[in-house]
Amino acid sequence: MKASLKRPDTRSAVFEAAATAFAEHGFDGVSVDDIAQIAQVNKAMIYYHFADKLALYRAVVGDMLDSVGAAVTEIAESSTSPTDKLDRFIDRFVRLAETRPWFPTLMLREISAGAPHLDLETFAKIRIVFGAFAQILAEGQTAGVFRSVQPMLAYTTVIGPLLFNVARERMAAVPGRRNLPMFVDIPHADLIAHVQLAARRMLEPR
Amino acid sequence: MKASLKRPDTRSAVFEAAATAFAEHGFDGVSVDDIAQIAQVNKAMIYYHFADKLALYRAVVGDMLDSVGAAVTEIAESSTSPTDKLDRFIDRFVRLAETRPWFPTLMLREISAGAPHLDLETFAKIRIVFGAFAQILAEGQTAGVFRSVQPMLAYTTVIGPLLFNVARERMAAVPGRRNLPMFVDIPHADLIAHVQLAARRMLEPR
DNA sequence: GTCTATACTTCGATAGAC
DNA sequence: GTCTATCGAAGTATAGAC
Repeated sequence: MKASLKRPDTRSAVFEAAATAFAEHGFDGVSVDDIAQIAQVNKAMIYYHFADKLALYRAVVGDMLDSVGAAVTEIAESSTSPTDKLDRFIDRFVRLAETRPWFPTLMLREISAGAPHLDLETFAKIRIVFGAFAQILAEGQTAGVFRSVQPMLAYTTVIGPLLFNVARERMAAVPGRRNLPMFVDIPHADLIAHVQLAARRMLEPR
Repeated sequence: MKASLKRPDTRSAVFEAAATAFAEHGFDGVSVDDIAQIAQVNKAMIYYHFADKLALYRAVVGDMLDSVGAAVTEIAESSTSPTDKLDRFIDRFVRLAETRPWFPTLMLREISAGAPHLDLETFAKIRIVFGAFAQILAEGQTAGVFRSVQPMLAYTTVIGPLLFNVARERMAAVPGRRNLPMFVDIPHADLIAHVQLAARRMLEPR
C-alpha cells in the first residue's frame, strides 16, 4: 500500500529551511528557490503555505520571539532576588543563542538594517522581552538593590555586548580570519560571567 | 568660453552617494543604478573609476575606518589619565557618529552580516581602532587604575551598547514606530554619560 | 496538495561610439 | 572622460495541468 502523497510536514520543512537560510544570508540574500532547495520542496509549495516571502520571514521571526519572550518572562516572574534574575536573564539569553544559533544572528541582522521587514505585531513580541528585563529592573529598584537608570539604557548595556559578540563569532567563522587577534576564542562561560559582572556593577546604588 | 566637459569631482560624487546609500540600504539593497542616479553621474562612469561594486564599497568602508582609527589613536597617545582617555574614546565615538551618520550604520550592518564584503586589508584598519582601545586599557592596568580584563570583552562592553543604540535610533526613524516605548528618545549626552559610567565601573579594581 | 513552465522585473557589467 | 544600448543572469510570483 502506497503512502499518501500528502506531506503534512512540508510547511515545517519550509519553515526550518527559511530560519537557517535567512539567518545566514539575510532577507535579500536568500531566494525562494534557495529555500525550496534546502527544504527539498517544490517552490510553488512555499507560495501555497505562505502568502509571500515576507510573510514567511515574519513567521520565522515571530516564532523565535515567542520562545524567547516566554523564557525571559518566566525568569522575571520566578521567585528569586532581582540580582539573581538578572544573572539568569543573561545566562538564558546566551544559552538560547547556542540552542538556536540563527535566532540572535537573524535578529541582529534585522535590527541593524533598521528592521525594515518587521511590523507592529512583531514589535509587540519584542516588547515582551524588553518588558521582562524592565520588570526585573523595577523590582530591584523598589527593593533598593539597583540604582535608578533609564530602562532602555540598562537594557542596551546588557544586550549590546551579547549581540556584538554574536557578530564577532560569525565574522571569525570565515576561513582565513581565525588568526586575527580580534577573533580570539572567548568561551561563553567567560562572556556570561563578564556581562553579569558588568551589569551588576552598572546597577549598584552608591 | 565653455567649461570643460571633464568633471574631476565625479569620483567623489560617486563616493559620497555610495556611502550614504550603502549605509541606508546595505550592499545588496543598493544597485549601481541607484548610486549613479543619486550622484547624478552616468552608470558607466562608476565602472570607469572603480573596478566594480565591491571595490567601491570597500573604498567607502576603508576611508571611514582610516578617519576613526586616526581619531582614537590620537586620544590613546595623548597625555591624560587612562580614565580620561576612556571617557574621551566613548565621547569621540558618538560624536563621529553624529558627524558621519552613515559610518556606524554601515559598520553595524556589515559586521552583523558576518562581514562578507571585507578583506584582510580592511580588518587591519579595524584593528587599529581596537588597538587604540587596548592601549588605553593596558596603560590603565599598568597604572593600577583598571582591573585585569580580557581586552576584547572590555571592548565589547563599550562598543556593543553604542552600536545597539545606533540600531535603535534607526528603527525608530520609521514612521509609525515613534510612539513605541522601546523607541524613547535618548539624548546622546545621556548615552555617553551612561556608557562612560558603566565602563568605569566595569574596570574598577576591587 | 504537487509540479512544470513561464511571465515579468531588476541588476551587474560591458561593448563601443563620441 | 562620457554616454547609449544591451547582454545575460537571477529573482519574485503566478497560471494552470494533474
